[in-house]
Amino acid sequence: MSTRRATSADVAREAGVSRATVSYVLNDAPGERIAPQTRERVLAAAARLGYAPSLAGRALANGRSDIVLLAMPDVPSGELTPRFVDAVTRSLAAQGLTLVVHFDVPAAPRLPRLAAMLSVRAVVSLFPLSEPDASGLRRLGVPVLPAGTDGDGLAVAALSLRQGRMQAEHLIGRGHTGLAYARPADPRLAPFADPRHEGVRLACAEGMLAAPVPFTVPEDAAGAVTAVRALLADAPGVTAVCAYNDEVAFAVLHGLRELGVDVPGRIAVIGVDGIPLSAYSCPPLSTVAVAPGAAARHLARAAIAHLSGEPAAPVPADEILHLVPRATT
Amino acid sequence: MSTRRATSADVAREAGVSRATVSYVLNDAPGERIAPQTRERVLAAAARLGYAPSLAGRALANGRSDIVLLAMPDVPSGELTPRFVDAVTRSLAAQGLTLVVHFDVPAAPRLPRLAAMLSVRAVVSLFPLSEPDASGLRRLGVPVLPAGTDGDGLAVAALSLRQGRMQAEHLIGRGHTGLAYARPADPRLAPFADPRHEGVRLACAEGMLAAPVPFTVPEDAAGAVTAVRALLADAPGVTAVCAYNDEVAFAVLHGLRELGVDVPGRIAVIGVDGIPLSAYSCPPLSTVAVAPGAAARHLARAAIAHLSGEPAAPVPADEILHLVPRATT
DNA sequence: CGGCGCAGGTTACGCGCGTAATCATCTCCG
DNA sequence: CGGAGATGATTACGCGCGTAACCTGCGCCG
Repeated sequence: MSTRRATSADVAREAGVSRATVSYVLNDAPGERIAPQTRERVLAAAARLGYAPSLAGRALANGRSDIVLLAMPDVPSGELTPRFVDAVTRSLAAQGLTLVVHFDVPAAPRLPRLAAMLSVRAVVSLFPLSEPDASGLRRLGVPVLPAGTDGDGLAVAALSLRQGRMQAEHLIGRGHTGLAYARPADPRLAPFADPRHEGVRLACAEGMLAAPVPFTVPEDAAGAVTAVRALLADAPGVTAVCAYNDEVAFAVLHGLRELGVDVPGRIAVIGVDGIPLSAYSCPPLSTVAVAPGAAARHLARAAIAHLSGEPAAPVPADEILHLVPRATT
Repeated sequence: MSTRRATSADVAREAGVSRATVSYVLNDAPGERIAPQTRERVLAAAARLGYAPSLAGRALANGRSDIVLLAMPDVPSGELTPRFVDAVTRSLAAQGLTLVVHFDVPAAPRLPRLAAMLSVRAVVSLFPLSEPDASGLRRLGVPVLPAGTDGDGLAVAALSLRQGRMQAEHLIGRGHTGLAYARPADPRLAPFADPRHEGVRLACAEGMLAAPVPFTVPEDAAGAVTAVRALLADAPGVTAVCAYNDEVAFAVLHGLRELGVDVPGRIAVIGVDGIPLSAYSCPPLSTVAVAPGAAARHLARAAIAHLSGEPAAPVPADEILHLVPRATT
């Protein structure tokens, strides 16, 4: 039963036509010169044999595959990532593109090498690529799709700025005047944390407030308590904390609870992401929720537009980001 | 600057040898018949040109690629999934295999079709494939690697059973005699929930206890409260809850908190997964932690063993699962 | 001195596919 | 009635690579 996979030649034989005809029919050749009746015969034969074209052959013939590579940084990815990837896969699949995810881990082949191997159609990245990777891809002529630019930067940077801004504006609107910014401990997250932090800073500046007091939250419970204690001691004017994301917010809440600090009476807390669990912290966490589906759809649209040479659409931040006020503010 | 990517012919020309020689050198041909000096010339030329072999060409020539496809079910995946995928990617990359993740969403190409297109080396799946998918792959002669079998079943099933058992045994050891099982609301999770549930049931049976009382936890906060209230009313003998995973446990904790129920005094709770946030619930959650790195390494090892025809190693459950007792039990 | 084995290559072919160039009919009109 | 399209399918080629089969000197032994 080791039936070798069907090739277009098999289909041709089955349908009693030449291989070229099969190819024309299955690819919906632009100059449609195939008789409807023959067409049917070919399609029927293909279906009967369960024919699926070999990507390898196809890629070889026309120089590139239909694979789009999503470059993931070597960074602890949160709860949102799989939902996002899933949604991007869906959107691209609807356009006949296959998304392949590449985790940039030390042992894996470098990005340009993998791109060359797969004859990739494009590379999508949510963050600026390293210089060697970027120039490597440029030399290969592989388009690198920024995740939807919005004038002068990456979407992630712009969205992140906006996230921080939304956090701060919500707190300021509630009357808070002394803010702190809770940063994640992993240094690899800095590229993501910096723009959010910056967004908070900007909102403070516009509100004529002092800059947010930064502090780092370790990943372990004991460390979180220590960090929060230090913050309270060093910056008595702080009445609200913007956390890098919901997980950091949970850690901060844990620290406050251990120290017997009233939330939100003494200290308010707000996160970013809107993970499902954010509804279940105690008290339930206020947060800036990200709609991964909307973000993914936008990314896919941007990718396709870019491939067909159209200009990039601005990031629809209003569709992607939503303030979810709950009990911690 | 649109330098077409280098091919092996380019390398051959650059090194002043034939294309075949290049191929032999770069593939470390078994019957080593190349002069060391020529070898060096070829390697140098390849390096100078930044040559990366085309996967398409290679796949076409020897009938299969080095791609391993990881089939992900169309199921809401948790926090653990990306860490797991990341680890599998690492392990396989170390063996020269490239992991490609396929999210089984409705719009995406069906599994056998994608496998055919990529001339996939093998398919890895953590769950039983649908019958059409399975038979489709069989017809293609693509090996499907179960995630490490352990005698008579899938690793996931075995691990899940073990997880449920560990939860129940921990609670029974603490003196509990009336257990409940908190199931997730999404019906697609049933294949994962059932074996865990069964593990709890087995442990109860062995301890001469009544079967665990099942109840379903909706995803929204209000629904969670209602479900918990109903449980308390309907099954007064219950003093402990085994939750499908940490997220469900959070929801249960939320419900108990809203109802003013003492945890663990009146009701104990235990989760599964050991997500980072589990340390930050209130009270901090006892759970059966999964080590995604260990699981991934085992999976990769099993995959490689399977590809070279060796027998499957048993799942090292002790390395993968650890009881983390905290404050909810 | 002729032939033989062997190191060190090269030439030739096919993998499955897309597609340009070509060919065989058949129709229709001058 | 002959030839110019129009129509519908075919033949031929190359994409980049792996590899079986085949050459070519050259040292060595009978």
